[in-house]
Amino acid sequence: MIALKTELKKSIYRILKQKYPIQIDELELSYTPDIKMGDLALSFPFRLAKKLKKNPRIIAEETSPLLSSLNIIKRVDVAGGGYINLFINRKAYFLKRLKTADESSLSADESKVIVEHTSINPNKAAHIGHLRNSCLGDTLARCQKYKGEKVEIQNYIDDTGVQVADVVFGFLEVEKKTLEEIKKIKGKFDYYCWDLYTKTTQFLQNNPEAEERKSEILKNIEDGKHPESDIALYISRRILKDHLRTMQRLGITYDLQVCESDIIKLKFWESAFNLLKAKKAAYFVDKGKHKGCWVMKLKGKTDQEKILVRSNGTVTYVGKDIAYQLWKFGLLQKDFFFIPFIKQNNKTVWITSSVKTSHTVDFGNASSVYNVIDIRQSYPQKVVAQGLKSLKFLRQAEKSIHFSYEMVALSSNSLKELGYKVTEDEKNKGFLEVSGRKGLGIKADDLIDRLNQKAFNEVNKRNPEWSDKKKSETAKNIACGALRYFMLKFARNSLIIFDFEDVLSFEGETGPYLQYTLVRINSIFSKLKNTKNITKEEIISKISAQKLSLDSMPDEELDDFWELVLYASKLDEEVLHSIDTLEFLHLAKFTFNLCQKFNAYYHKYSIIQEENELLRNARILTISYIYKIIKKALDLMGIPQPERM
RNA sequence: ACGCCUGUAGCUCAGCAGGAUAGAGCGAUGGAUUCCUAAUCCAUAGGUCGCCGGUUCGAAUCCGGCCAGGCGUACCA
Repeated sequence: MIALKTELKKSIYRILKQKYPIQIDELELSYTPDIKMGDLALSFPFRLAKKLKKNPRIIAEETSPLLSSLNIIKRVDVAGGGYINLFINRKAYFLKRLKTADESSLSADESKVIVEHTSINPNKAAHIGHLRNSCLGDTLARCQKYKGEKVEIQNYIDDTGVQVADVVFGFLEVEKKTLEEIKKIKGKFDYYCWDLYTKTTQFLQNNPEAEERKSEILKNIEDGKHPESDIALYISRRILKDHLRTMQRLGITYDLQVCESDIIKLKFWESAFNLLKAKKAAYFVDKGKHKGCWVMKLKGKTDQEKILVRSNGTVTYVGKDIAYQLWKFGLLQKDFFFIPFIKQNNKTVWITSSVKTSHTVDFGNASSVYNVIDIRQSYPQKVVAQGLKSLKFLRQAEKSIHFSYEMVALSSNSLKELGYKVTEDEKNKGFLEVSGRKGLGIKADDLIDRLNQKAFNEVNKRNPEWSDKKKSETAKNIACGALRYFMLKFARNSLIIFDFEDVLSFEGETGPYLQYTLVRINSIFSKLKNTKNITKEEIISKISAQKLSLDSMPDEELDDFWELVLYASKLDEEVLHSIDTLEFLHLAKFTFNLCQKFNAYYHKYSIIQEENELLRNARILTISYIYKIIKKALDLMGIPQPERM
């Protein structure tokens, strides 16, 4: 629809500009509230009314006859106080859409887009909050690829941070384990560390004197040569693999893992620091509360100083992030080395290295960077962009996009189910934020397991004759679809109050509803194959678009058919809108609405039973078009598509 | 204190690049299965769009003020 709209706008502008004082961007082409009123609506008469001091309705009546010559427009109506409604030539448009359904009408704007998402501290298992991040990031990446962008997905590993140090401390000082003993731990290591992390946090609260030892560990880890850094490396790598495994259960994969330890070892910060010092963007403080620190001033704020280098000489997260951000844009004049880390879907996932390797791969050098990070980090993310701005990398600062989203909190029901004892204060709030430190949260793998189990039961109810393998594969697809749709259906500014009942629902506005719609279409095609012995592809090519006849359709069906097709043709527009606003609920809700419209159509119009061949063929072409669009939309959201369920 | 965000149906949320009659899911009530998978569909009930003012031909949408809630303003990330 995007292509048609731009084409129409140009033509309308060409017609109008000779007689009326109007700009092309004043020509808004929107949709009518009801398809009976027309397909596309023009509201420019309202704008012209002011300039010409004339009644908008009169302007509409005057201009509408001029538009009757428009290509693919069948009829032009004046409606309401001054709208001009356009009726598209249904057959011509549908034939065009059938032919081009596999192509996207969008085009790339960037040389490369980097999407950084997931970025979980490698010291514990992933939880539902992290899932929101990864689902949003992965969907953004998929949509950008569909748009035509070259996309690189990075996962940032803070393997030298405080959180890892906590767990190293826990192993060494609470559990008194050696590296060899840690390596012998069997089972899910991320789960083991989840519990250890909570235990350690408590220990440190009860033994504040131990903080000194923890700081020592942190320094040893940062230093990178001490044996304790080997422990940190082992822990963070092993947990990273657990995280990647969890995400792969949802079809989420990566191109590159970027390690903070390598940023330190390769002295990225020094390079960034030199740049900042040279441009006087960072300066040394010799008195006051920030004495001994290197700081950056925040523009627009009074006296706001953000510390980049602490008085003890260590670099803050923000400092390292500025260096990382510069590298993402290819502005650092330094590069990582890379080694293969694991394989995902037969594709190599790379990891950074500080040691020279023979691999020649090309990462970074993006023209646009999305950092998917929760909303609480808005401030440091602003500082990062400000850092680029201070260095006069204005375009890159503009293209440093913080894709922020609200948190996932736990409903009081969920808390009860987890057996968490709420305090009075927490009770009044009604919900509670997930906290890795407190060990409060729903682990991603536990949730996926639970979804799998529930989906398995449902599949088993409907298809008891299937093999267990088939049942469980289908169940996994349904579970994944349910979870991914759930994570996308909320606006990113909306705090998700997580409740098991909501996420475990497979009816109504859910992923399985969308999957089920596709399954029904599949079923029609397989029935057609059984009765007529022709495959989906054969059917479609046999009833080639040229043979399409809408003449046999009664008026009511023609309207229903058209409403469905017109709505489906908005996919590209919805994808673009989702990317522009970073709100993927637009895509989600569009797909859901399309499925609703299809399900209503499905109920009303039979295909296999229909004896009028022309009518049947028209319906087959209709559903095959809808099928393609729904499939594409689900792909963009990472929702799997089982053949049957 | 300052900054950002939120307030729409009983509940969970869309709509907020101003546009025609404010929508969906869940829940409630009633109905549809000899017929392509009922994980579905149809119908009914349910609204001072937090409050007050302004801009406009037109405001849930933009602006100002107020009320209520969340988050942020660390030598944490």
